[in-house]
Amino acid sequence: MAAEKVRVRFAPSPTGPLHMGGVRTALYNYLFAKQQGGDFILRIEDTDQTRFVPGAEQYIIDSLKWCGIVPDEGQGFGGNYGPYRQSERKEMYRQYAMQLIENGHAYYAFDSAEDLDRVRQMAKDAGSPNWQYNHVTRNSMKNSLTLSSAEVQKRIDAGEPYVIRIKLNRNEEVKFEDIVRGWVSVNTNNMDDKVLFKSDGMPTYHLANIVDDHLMEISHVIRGEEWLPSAPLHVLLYRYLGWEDSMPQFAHLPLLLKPDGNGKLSKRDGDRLGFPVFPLEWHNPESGEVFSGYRENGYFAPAFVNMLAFLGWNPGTEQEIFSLSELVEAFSLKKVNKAGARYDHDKTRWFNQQYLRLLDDETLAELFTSYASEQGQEISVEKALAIASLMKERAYFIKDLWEESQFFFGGVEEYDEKTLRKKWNEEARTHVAKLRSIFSNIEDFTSANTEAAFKSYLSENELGFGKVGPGFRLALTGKGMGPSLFDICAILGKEASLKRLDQALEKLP
RNA sequence: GGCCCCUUCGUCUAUCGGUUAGGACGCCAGGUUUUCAUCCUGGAAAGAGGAGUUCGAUUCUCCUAGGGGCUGCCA
Repeated sequence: MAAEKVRVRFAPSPTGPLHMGGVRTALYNYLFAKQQGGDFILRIEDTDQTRFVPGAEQYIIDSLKWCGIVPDEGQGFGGNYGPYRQSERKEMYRQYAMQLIENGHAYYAFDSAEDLDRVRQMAKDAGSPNWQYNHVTRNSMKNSLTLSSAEVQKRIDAGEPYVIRIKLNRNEEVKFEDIVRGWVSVNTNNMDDKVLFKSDGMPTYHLANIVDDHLMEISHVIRGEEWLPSAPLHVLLYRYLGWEDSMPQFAHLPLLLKPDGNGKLSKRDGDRLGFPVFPLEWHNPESGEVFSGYRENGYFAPAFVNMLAFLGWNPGTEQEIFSLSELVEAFSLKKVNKAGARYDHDKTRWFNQQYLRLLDDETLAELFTSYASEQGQEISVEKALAIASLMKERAYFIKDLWEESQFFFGGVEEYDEKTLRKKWNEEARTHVAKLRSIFSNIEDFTSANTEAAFKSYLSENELGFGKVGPGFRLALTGKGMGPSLFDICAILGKEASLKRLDQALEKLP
């Protein structure tokens, strides 16, 4: 067991888009696998055929790829342990359920869904909210423990639907050691005889995940905390199937909590609070509803991944910016926190800003150019580079570069009302007019030259920058704030700059 | 309700019994800047409560409270 190869799996069910909590689970699996020189496997858990959502599986694959968390093996990625879709493994599960029946650890149950509803309701009416199919109640239900074997056989032969349930011993302490939580212990008296095999011929998650993890030689099960309560059941299944010696190690991850109020982050929270909860935009094929995605909102995948990595884990140093390969190196399941982590959108934005700054000007200019192009604006490489480097420090997203630099394109259409009211007057008009004529004489219209001319105008007239700057900016860009006026002049060029000053002198009061 | 898990600044977190309890986001103030942003400096801000163990508990144990998860022929 010590020398066995690390093999971990991410096993989502394709019932909708993968949300960021799922992505983080995948990420931790990936980081652990890569660090240990192991394999990361994608398995699709589609044993509930009633909840199948078209497109969800592809969405999961696309999301992982976008994040750079690419499986070594699994659905869509090949491998020697396939198929990797549980629905395609359907025939493999029955024999294990039968094995459990034969060795006395499972039994047939013929109670219909309606029967169970009725019993649960009766229990509830009697003041007990939690009826369980367990070691005491099973004695009054229709199953192979209460029915004669002839009767059981008769029902099966007649094609009567049945499920197979695990048979738990009473008052047995089930313990296992979780990598993040330490020893966890549950008594079987508090567990129920879970269905392992459904009447539609499909296994439930519980059976399928044990069989597949065993057959796929999974070494570590890293999953969300919502699975903690059923982990003891899984331990028992390994035991009853005779696989306890090669049972994977468990690591149950803390949940991602919503930023406000209580509870875990859910798909509705994002659009309610103004941030995406999904990596990629998702169009619900049935309702037509659209859920926003990080990618479409302009987040860099590495920033998104970096942020997720820190929700529930940290390296113990003060470094916060980590590339995926640095995360692989630094990651440790032992340093994963136990308590749920509340999502903080401001921090996510900050991560994105950090990644934007890490980009060199050329790359930034390229991204800016293609963004502008999508908006219908073609920009020369030279101009894109100038604008990108000028605006870089004030941007969180590529789209900020575009939105904050609108005044570079297509002239000034309107003037900021507040600045106009406060800063534009007869005096400002005079200064702009004079500067216009001074600027018209500058041969080489560089930032340094316009600045020198502007400053000497100020000193000659004993003026402060504040007297002239705001009005000049308003005339040049229509705005009350922004980057260096002279850099703007240089990017606009002499002709366009003068034209704007003329326009302002003409249009403004 | 039952069971399981959890509990350090508003948020993410560091601390492997002895620290002025550190960092980051956010917030506030000051400085730089024509302005805004950036940047720099500073500030406010935390061990849920109660017992116990110990020379000494944020750290170990227990109780209480609070939070979360699970409680389906869903995963």
